[in-house]
Amino acid sequence: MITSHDVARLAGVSQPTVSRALRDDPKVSEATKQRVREAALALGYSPSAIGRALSVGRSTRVGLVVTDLENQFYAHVIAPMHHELERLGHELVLITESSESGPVAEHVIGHGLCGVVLATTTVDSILPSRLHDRGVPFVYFNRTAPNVPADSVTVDPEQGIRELLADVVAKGHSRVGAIFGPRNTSTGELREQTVRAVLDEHGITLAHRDVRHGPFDFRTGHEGMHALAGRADPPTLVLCGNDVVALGALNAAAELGVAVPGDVSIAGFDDLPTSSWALVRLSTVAYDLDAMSRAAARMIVARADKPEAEPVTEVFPTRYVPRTTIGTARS
Amino acid sequence: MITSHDVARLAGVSQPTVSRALRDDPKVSEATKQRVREAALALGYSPSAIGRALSVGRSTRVGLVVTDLENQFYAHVIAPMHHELERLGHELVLITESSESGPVAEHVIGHGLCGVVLATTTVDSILPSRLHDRGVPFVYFNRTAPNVPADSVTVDPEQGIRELLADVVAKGHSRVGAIFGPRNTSTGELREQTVRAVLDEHGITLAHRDVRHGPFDFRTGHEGMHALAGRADPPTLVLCGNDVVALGALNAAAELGVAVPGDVSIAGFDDLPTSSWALVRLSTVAYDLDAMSRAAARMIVARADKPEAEPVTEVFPTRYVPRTTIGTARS
DNA sequence: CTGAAAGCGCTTACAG
DNA sequence: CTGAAAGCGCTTACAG
Repeated sequence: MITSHDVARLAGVSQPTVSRALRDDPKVSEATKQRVREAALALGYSPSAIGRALSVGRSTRVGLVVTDLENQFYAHVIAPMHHELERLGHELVLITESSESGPVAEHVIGHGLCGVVLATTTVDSILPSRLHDRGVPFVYFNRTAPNVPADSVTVDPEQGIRELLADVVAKGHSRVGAIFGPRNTSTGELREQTVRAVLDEHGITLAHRDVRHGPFDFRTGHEGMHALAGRADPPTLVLCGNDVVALGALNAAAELGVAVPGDVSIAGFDDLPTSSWALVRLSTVAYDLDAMSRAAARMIVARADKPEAEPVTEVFPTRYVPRTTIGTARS
Repeated sequence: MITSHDVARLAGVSQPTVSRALRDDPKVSEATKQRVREAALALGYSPSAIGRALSVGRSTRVGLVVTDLENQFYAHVIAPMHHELERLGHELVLITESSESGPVAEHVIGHGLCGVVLATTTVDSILPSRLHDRGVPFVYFNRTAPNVPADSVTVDPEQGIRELLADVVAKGHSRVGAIFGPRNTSTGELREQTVRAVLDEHGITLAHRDVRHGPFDFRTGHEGMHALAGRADPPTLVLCGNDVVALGALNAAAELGVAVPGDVSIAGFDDLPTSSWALVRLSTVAYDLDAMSRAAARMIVARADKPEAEPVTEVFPTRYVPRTTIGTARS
C-alpha cells in the first residue's frame, strides 16, 4: 500500500505537509500543493479513509438498518439515500437486524459508523435506547419508537387517507375490509387508527372478521386476500397497509379469479413505481419517498456533526392517487 | 468513546491483554479472559473495527459496485450477498459508478475496502484494470470484462435458451423479434449470440427491424415494445434481454391493448420473483441468483485472504421456466 | 508556510 | 501467560 509518507518522500516535503496539501489547507503554499499533487498522482495515491477516521475520531460511514432487504420498498429508499450520502461524501453500509454477528448495537458501535438510520423500527425495539445510551447518533426513518426521542423523517397519512376514503364512500362501499400492517410499528398503527377514525366519520365500522394484520410484505397481502375474498360473503373493498401488501392482495385476487375492481376493490399506500404499471394500476396513497430518503441522509450527517442539537423532525404530506383498483361497489 | 484501555484499567490488566482476551486468544488464561469480559460488558465496550483495520492493514468491508440501485434485479443480489457477507463477519458498502466523489477506483482504494464485487461491468469499463493496477481484490459478478482476468461468478445461458427456443419453435413462431441488452455487456452480448445461434439452427433469422437494444431496464422493454408492437406487421414473439426488460414490454403491451400471448408472446431472462406473480406469469430462463450472489460474497472474502491465488470462476446453469406469456403463434 | 511530535484504537512480534 | 514497545496511516496542536 502506498501512503502519505511515500508521497512526502517523492515531493521532498514532510508527511504532514502532504496531508495538508491534499486537503487543500490554505496554510500550504500553492507551489507546494502543486508538487504534492503531482507526486500523489504519479504514485496513484489516495488517502486512507481509515487512517483519517482513526485520527479524527469519526468516520464518514452511515449505516442503514433494515430487516427485509428483499422488500421492494427498501430498494426505493436505498437508492436515493445512497446518492444523497455520496453527494455529502459519505458511504452507505447495510445492516440487518437479524444480524448473526451479535446485537446490532454492538455491531454499529464497533464498526465505527458516524451514525445510523433506522428504517424498520418497531415500537418495542431496544435498538434506539441502546444507541442512545452509547451515544451513537441515529435518525428514525418512516417508523419511530415512542420512548426514545431522536431526529425523524416520517409521513402524515391523514390527508391521503381522507381523500382515499372519500372516494371509497362516494363509490358506494360500506362493507370494507382491511389488511393492516403490524401493530408494533408506528406506521402500521397510525394508518390503522386513521383509517378507522375517518371511516367512523362516514359511519362505517370495520367488521372484525374483515380485518387482518401482518408484516408489510407480499405474503401478508397474498394470504390476507385469500382469507378475505375466499369467503362466501367478502367485503367489497380491501384497504391494504401498504403497496407491497396490496400487490400481494392483487395477485391473490388474480389467482382466485375474483375481478378487481369488479368483484373487489383494493387500495394501497406508498405509490411505489410498480403500482403505476399498466398491469397493476393500483389506487393508493402517495408521498415523496425519494425526498424522504434524501432528507434522512442529510439529517443523519447533520446529526453526526452536532450530536447535542435539538432533535428535528420532518413530516411528509400524503395525497390520494386514484387509479383503477377502486370501482363502484357491487350491490 | 470507550476503548480497550478503559477495559484494561477496570480489569487490572494491560491493554494488549484486553485485545487478546476479547479475541479469545488461547494464550490468555481463562481467569483473565473472564475478568476482561466482565469489565468489557460493564463498560459496554466493543472493539473499534477501524482501530483494528488500521492495525492489521485490512478491513472487513466489501464494496458492491452497481450502477442502477433502483433496478429490482439488484435488490435480489444485494439481499443474499449481504447476508452471506454478514455470516462471514463482513460488511457490505454500496458504491455506484456514477460516483460524484471522483473516480470509483480512487474511492475504493481510499475507503479501505478489503475487496469489491463488480456487478455492472461493461466490456469497456476501466475499473477492472484500475483495481488490478492498485492491487485491490475484486470479483466479477454476472458480467465480466475481457481484458482483465479475475474471479467471476456468471451464468451460462445456453441450456435455458435452448429449451426456451425449442418451445417457441414448437409453438409455431417463425417471425421473432428481440429487445436485447446492451452490446457492451458480456451478458447482453452472450445472450444475443446464443439466441441468434440457436435460432439459426432452427432456420430462423431475426429481421433487423424486429430487433432493439438498450440498457437492462424497464424503459428499454417498454419503449422497445411500443416500437415493435405498434407497427402494422409485428413479430409474433419478442425475446427480451432480461426479466426487467420483459416487464417493461409486458406493460407496454397492456397499454397498447395487444394481448399476451394472444397477439404477441414475450420471454424474459432471470426469473425474478415478480415474474411468477399471477398478474405476470412470465415465461423466462431461470438460474439460482440467490446462490450466485452468495457465491460472489464467499469468493471476494476468499480472494481478499489470498490475493495471489489463481483466479477461480463459477458458472451457474440455466433452465427454461414456461409460464403463460408464450403461446401458439397466430397465423 | 512547514516540520517534529504526539495521538487516534487497535494488533503483533518480542521479552520475560 | 502477560506486559512494554512499536507500528498501522492519518490529523492536529505546537514551534519556528
